[in-house]
Amino acid sequence: MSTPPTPVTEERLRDADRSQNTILIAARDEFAEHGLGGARMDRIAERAGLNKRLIYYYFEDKERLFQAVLEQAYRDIREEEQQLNLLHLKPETALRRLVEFTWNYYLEHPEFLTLLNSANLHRARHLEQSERARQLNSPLIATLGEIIERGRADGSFRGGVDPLQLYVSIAGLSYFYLSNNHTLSAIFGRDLMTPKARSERLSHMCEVILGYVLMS
Amino acid sequence: MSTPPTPVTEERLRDADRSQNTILIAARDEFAEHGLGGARMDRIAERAGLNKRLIYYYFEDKERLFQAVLEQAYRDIREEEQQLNLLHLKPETALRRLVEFTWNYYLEHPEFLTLLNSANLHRARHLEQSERARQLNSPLIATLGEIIERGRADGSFRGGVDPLQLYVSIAGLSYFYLSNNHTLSAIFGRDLMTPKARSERLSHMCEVILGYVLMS
Amino acid sequence: MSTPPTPVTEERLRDADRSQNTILIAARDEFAEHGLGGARMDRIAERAGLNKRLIYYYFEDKERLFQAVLEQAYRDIREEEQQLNLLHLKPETALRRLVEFTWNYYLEHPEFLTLLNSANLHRARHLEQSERARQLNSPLIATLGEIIERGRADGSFRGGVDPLQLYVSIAGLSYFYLSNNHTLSAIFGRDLMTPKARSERLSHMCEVILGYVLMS
Amino acid sequence: MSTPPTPVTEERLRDADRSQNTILIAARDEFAEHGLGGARMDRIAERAGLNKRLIYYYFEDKERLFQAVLEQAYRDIREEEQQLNLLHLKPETALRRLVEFTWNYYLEHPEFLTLLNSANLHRARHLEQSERARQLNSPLIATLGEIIERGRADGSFRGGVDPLQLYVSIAGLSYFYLSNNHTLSAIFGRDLMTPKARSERLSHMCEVILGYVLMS
DNA sequence: TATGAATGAGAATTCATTCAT
DNA sequence: TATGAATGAATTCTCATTCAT
Repeated sequence: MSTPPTPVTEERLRDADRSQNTILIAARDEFAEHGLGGARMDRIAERAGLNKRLIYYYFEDKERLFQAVLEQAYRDIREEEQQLNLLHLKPETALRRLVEFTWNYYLEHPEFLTLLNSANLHRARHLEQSERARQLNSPLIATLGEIIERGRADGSFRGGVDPLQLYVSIAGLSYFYLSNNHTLSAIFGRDLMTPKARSERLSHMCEVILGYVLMS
Repeated sequence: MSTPPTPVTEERLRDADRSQNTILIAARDEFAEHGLGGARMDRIAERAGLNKRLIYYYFEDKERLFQAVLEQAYRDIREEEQQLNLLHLKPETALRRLVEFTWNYYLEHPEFLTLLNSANLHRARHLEQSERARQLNSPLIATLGEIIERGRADGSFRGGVDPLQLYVSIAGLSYFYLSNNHTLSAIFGRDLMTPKARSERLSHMCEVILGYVLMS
Repeated sequence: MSTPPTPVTEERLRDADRSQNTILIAARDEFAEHGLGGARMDRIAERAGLNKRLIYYYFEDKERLFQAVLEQAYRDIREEEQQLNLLHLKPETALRRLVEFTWNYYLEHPEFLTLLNSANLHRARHLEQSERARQLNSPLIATLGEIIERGRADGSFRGGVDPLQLYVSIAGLSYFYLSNNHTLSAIFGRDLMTPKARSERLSHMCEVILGYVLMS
Repeated sequence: MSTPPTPVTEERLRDADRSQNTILIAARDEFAEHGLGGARMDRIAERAGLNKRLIYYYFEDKERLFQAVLEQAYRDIREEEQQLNLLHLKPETALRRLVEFTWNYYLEHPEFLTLLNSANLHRARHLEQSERARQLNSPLIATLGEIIERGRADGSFRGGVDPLQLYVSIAGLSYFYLSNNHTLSAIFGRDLMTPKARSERLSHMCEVILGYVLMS
């Protein structure tokens, strides 16, 4: 049964979806590598192996393409955050795992950092125009609030810790090191991306965050 | 008294220097606002109130102009760092002042952040090509080492604190908040730049840093 | 009879080919008139009645456009050389006809001379980069060899005549007169391009060449 | 005695002359290398080791500079031609020597060839504007006439030889080979400038010219 | 859905030339 | 005589975008 009645159309839709996705990935890489201003529609088409005209067909123009890429990047990280399951862990362990997750995600998704930089260079107008912006909010803030609360309750954490501030700090400690890796390396004359350097950074960040929240 | 013989030359030299400086400032603003890829030589000339050709006369091309701007930005921050005089302060106070200084400098020089982002987008090739790159190294690392050492000695600080890691963390806590201010604000639906928000951030950062280094 | 399914594509291909050809001709004229350095891409587009961008679309840049023009110029003269059919003629007649052909071709294709001059000014790098350079070799050298051989055999020609040297000499006699026509005219104060002067030159050249090869 | 009364001025004049000459040589090399359209005033100044403004001071503009260079080039070759002293030689020897001289001069002064090509590309307007154009006429035409006449008289040369045609032919045989050396070499896949190739060419040219004029 | 051809507005860079001293 | 600073008008080349099919 069920030979679908409009196979051609379905085929096409699948193709369409696939094409859109291919473009999105190609665009993400191009934007990440060159920034919004430096990205080239030609190169995106080439990377995607598709005709340039098709990009306009699906995404209207460069700006909206960037917006789509940005939203997708947020959707991707949120999806991984969902997997974290911090709530059943001991507060200290949960925090430590969050620091590790953030670090590893940035490390494995360097494009995320440059995309955010581009978005901020343009004052995040690509997000403001997105009605879905608020949906991109991290559920981690709430989770973090609960972790802090539990730590507070069991006497291990200090009081007065703002989840948003803590979230921003955790992100910032990884972000700056990785995003500014090139200038830092050039100026310090020292490769910050060796396995040893990376592991030292991770330890340091955990100590900073836990040193801050832990009592005594 | 005849017309003095040298002023002619001096005038000229001053003019050349002044022109170069004017261009440098105009370029810094343009690059900061639009990134390297988005910056326009035309606009830089216009901002500087000078002929576009003159930019090429002094700086060869866009790339080298960016390099010059970047080096100047580092020289500027290093100069302000020199004024800090942290060594005569109590270790804890010195650290707190460094956090404040970093925060304020980034706040007052938002162009510094975007310039660094641009430089990193291009993998800092503008610094690597600069023979002076190493000279742009912050003297704060050494200072920080001494502060940590003194804190350790007087029993107020914990041991095993790496000055470079600490420096990067202090910078990162401010940097991320300010550089990503737009995306963060859009996503949290909340203005992070109100006086209140800013003061809260500064307090939080001091607590994080001191919470980490202070004993007990 | 429905609209045939392929013409669309054919139309398109024809258009592309036609555009490329139109550009090539316009470029040839512009390069011939102003040299490589003096040619203007704008004027080429104007001459072709096509968008300037299209030139870059098809030919990459000015250098490669010049290379394409040069190759086409060689292809054109070679094609006419094919029509010559010298082999069935008496050796003396064949040589005379070759001198006439060379003279007339240069006369009717003055652009060929200036294109070659431009190519040589740039040390023929446009040919060296062309893999097809060797294919542009004149088949006349071989033909000339056979003519000389036949003349030798029937006792009318002297021995020891190198086909390549002879070819170069035949070309040189016409080339110099026509290519340097303007300076020669200015210096001798005499118009070298009147019908009478032209016919005298042609006679002279035939006499020189035949005086050289003919026995007795 | 006789310390000149205005030494400063004389000094200056000598300097002025020297500067003008330096510029002329630098310009000649630049024009020869890049053609009129491709030559750069900047590079000429650099080659001359003098300020660009000075070129304008002495030569008004690029066009007039080219004109000056061209006239100088003619003056140079005419001067060498003067040294030839062909009139006391046997007609055949005189002719042979003229072919050799032409060949060697072009060989040693490749810039002369490209300068002429540039001049002709621009339809010799730089000569027409020169009132001295006629003075650049080669005295060799007259000399050649006398040689031919003497050859005719002693029965060694054929009759009806036009000195101008012969002069042009002698020049053309060398000129084409040397000026088009690069394209010829590329197309024949063979280096035409080896000592052997050069000596063969010279022999060939002598044979052509003498084969033409000599009786029987 | 997909594509090759075509374009106008602009962008970096170049160039001959002039200014001011 | 000599020069460094400055400029306006090109000039090559680029780019996002649209046409036509």
